[in-house]
Amino acid sequence: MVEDVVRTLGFLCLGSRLRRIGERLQADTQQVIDEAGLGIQAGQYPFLAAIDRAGPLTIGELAQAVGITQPGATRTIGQLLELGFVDMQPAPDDQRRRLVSLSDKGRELVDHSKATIWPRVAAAVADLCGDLDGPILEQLAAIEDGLAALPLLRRSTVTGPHALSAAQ
Amino acid sequence: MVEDVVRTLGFLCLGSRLRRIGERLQADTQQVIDEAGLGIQAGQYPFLAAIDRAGPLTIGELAQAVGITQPGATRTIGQLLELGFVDMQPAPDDQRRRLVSLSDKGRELVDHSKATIWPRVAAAVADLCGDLDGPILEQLAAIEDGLAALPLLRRSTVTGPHALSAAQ
DNA sequence: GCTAGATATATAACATGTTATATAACGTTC
DNA sequence: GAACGTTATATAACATGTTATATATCTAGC
Repeated sequence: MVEDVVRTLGFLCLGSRLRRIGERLQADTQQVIDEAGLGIQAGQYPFLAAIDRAGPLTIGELAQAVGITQPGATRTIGQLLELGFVDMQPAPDDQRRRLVSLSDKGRELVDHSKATIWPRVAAAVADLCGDLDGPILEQLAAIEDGLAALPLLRRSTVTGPHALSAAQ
Repeated sequence: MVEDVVRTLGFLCLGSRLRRIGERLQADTQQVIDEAGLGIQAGQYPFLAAIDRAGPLTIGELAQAVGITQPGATRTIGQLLELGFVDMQPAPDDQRRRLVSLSDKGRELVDHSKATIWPRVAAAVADLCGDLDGPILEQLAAIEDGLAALPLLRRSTVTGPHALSAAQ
């Protein structure tokens, strides 16, 4: 059996580890969605949820709401357009901006998801996290806030001389 | 200010959220590595660490050690070969398998990193996680083990009839 | 000994994040 | 009013994960 070094190395590999767990959770969530035959990607749901909650949003606002860069949001909204779940029109007061809203089909999908899949996924993940020794969601919020407040580069608690000179 | 729906939706978007935090942590780690001028990607370090700890490993073993699929490991090892940090030769007893080992240059990088960058990154991340209300590393281990033991699809604590029929 | 199934890796194609850059539109200043 | 800086989005290119498939090698069974 091969040692899981990402797990073993703990804080050193926390970034890789969080991504890994995130991908597995997204893959598992995708299975639940596929079983329901909804024809949507797990990563697309947060966009629909954002519009559902806030009404029509611009590409930039959607990028912020979901926490990715603007080109990433542009691509995913393009996919949702092709799938017919959203509509897009230029903002009346500023033609640079485009407003993305739910189409009838998207509205239907969101209403259905809120009634069925979303509670199912949320409950399954809550079950997975049920025995954890701490409030994982708050802890993740603290990590995100902590990174925003003070990036790693500015955190250094290593005592002694810093070997910042370049290797070889 | 736009609402962060991934944060707001909690367990429903945990997968996206973990990926997001993981990417940010990797990006921050990359900044620390770049400042040290080491010419390596944060995602490549676990491969070197695995070989450092266990000696020469096959592609398949490296994929397992780092927790990604075999084609992903093949690609990253290819990059480390080009950078000159690893060597590769066919296993003497089975020509299907290739054994990846640290080159002299790779050995030098790992020894240097263990003395400088790795403690620095680990300390910075430990600092970031210092005020958390629970042992995050153990919690992540519990999540990974929980997912492996029982995928989301088989977790369902929602009471009442399951709306598994396909939407529209 | 030969064949078929299994195993290990490489490659292709795809998905989804990123950074860099181009283009269009807006607003402020002169 | 024109020009320049800023803002918003689209597109290109890249990075890195995935699944699917191809190729090479090994082993067990007949």
